[in-house]
Amino acid sequence: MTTTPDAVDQHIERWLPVVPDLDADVEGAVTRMIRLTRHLRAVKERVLVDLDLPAHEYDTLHALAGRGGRAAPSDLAADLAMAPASITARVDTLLRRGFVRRIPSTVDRRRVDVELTEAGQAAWRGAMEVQGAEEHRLLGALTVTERRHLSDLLRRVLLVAEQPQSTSQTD
Amino acid sequence: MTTTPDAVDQHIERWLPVVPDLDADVEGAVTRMIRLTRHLRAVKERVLVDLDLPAHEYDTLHALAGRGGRAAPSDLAADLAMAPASITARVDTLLRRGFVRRIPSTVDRRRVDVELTEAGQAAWRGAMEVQGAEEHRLLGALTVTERRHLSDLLRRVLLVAEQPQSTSQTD
DNA sequence: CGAGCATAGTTCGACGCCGAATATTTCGGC
DNA sequence: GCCGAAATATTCGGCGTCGAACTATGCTCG
Repeated sequence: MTTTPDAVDQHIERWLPVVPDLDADVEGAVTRMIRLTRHLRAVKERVLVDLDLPAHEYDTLHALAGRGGRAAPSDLAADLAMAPASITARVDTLLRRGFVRRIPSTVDRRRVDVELTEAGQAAWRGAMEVQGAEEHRLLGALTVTERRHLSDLLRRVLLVAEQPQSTSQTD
Repeated sequence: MTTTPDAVDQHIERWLPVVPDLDADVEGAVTRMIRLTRHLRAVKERVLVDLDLPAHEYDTLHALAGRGGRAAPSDLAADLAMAPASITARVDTLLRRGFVRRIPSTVDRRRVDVELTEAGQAAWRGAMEVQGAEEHRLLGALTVTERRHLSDLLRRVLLVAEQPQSTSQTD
């Protein structure tokens, strides 16, 4: 075995005696995905500290930018896979920092659109640039063709997850 | 080939005009890992509802079982990637349900080991059996060799993440 | 010894999130 | 037109988590 073992290999080795019927590849792939997402999350938060921008605030700005800088709270809740009630607090804090503004809709007075301000867009773009650096550093372990291969394998797995087999609207 | 697009393909297509310099494979792999872990988490919670066992309680029992049914709170905190302060509350709730017991160490009176009870082990094993079903369902989209390939690719990526941060250029 | 530091677990205050309930507005059938 | 149902955002109460401070115990070394 020319490949050096990682922490997950030890993890599986430690669990095998407890759970004999354990597929090393399934458990390994799943556990590694979990750890990688956790690592990326942690690094992102650590980077954003320097910009004085909590991760959840950045995520909100990011979702807002993805909607063209203007969206309804319920849309943001859907994009962020969060309860609509949680959006109110997030928008409130962004409002205090001058990153967004609330714009009551004139056509449907139930709606109150959230709009990105200049300062908000600047803060988002600044954090955006350093955001993908860690992702590229990690994926730099693979060649271009390997990255494509990895992405393709994951797509096929995700397609199974997206099938309405098990009725999940938040995936 | 004729791979059907998934939600992440749409996601990338939607973001490309906003962020021109976007590597589809890097972003695709990362986003798919994030969505898959979120999906697995959601399914697990939905399954555990029937067993009247919140996910965080199951996680605690799981970590405890992985240590042979007995561990120190600080060990659990490390395994669960949580603050040691949070373990106290978790153990408290498990204590009320009779799933664990606290055993003050006699050799080092600062330590208070947490031990799995019979009921706790039963609850864990019961949830354990249905736990990996969804993982196997998703990974069933790939062949055995493809799963091994996926796991190997992820191992190489995770090895970079585990390395102590050394300023390396990312091609 | 014993003074100072390290370690283990807990307590406390604050924060973010969620589900349920609420207020306001819009839509649809009669 | 009018009243009930649906939709949208918000408020409220509770829960889980964290960082910091605290208590108790062990350890180091002069």
